[in-house]
Amino acid sequence: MSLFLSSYENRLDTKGRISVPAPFRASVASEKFAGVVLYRSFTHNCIEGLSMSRMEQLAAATDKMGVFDSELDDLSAMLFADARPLAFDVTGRIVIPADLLKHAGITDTAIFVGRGNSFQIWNPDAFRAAQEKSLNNLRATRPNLTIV
Amino acid sequence: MSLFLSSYENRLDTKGRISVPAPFRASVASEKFAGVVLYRSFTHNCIEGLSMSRMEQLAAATDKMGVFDSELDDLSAMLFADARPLAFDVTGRIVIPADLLKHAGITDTAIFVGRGNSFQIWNPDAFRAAQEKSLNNLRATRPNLTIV
DNA sequence: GTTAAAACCATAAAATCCCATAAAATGATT
DNA sequence: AATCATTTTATGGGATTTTATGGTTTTAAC
Repeated sequence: MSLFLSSYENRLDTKGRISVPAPFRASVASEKFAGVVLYRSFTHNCIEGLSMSRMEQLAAATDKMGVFDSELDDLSAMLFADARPLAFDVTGRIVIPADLLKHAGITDTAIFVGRGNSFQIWNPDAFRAAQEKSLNNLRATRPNLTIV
Repeated sequence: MSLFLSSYENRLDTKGRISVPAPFRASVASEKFAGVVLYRSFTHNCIEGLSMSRMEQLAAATDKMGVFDSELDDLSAMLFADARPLAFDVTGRIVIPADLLKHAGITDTAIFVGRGNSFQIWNPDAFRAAQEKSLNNLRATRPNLTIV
């Protein structure tokens, strides 16, 4: 599975359909399940997205963590219960369930944001505000921002 | 992956295409993804460039921080959201997205600057000015500069 | 039989492919 | 060192394909 990179702003049509950006579709193209898995972010007002294979990785990882970790158990229980597998239609669109849209405050436009091995879906304005905020955070705590 | 070395000044054509210098293409020639990843520099008015494998290294590093960790490094989040994977066409050109060009103040000419494991793309004049400036800085702070 | 969902068809804009060419670099032969 | 032939590179433009988006018809569920 290749990485989810960059950000793409797309529109929802009258039936609630939205195109998953072609590059994101490409990064799950080799998988069995032609679609993505979405769930409500626990930490932000946005939707989290994964490939199905990554979901399976998560299941394997929680298995290994042991049944005695109750906190983790809660978390993974939430995750799996909340997760929605959504298949692409022929043109690469999905219909995002209403409760997810509500959680992210999305009405007519959404932005798909790459996060490496996963992605997020935001209300565009909310996303830009959050970006601005975390950039300011970083500038405050890490004056010389260098990655590589 | 071999190093990005030296600097090359190339022109953008009417469609916004620009040739990635052949030596830079050569240094990613052995990789799966035939192209580069660009993003806006956090610190300068220029574009940063990486190979895809370097990007994957970064994703692997953030993975280790734990998938349930909501405080997934802000910095890598910003990077993944901004990163543009750009494939070479048959002749080794890419189209640099408009917002990146704007950030770097590039219109018709750009200079690719080797930085070892990464590279940068600048407006040629801006680059020369920045070079001049950092050289003066060095002279001021380290009068007896000796190189290796 | 009504409603919701899924499959199908259509299209304009944008991105990509394909072919062509001049300049530059390289290598071979004097 | 100099000439010529060959390859590579940077650049240009037209043709084709992909993508995002909209609408219509068919299927399925209640």
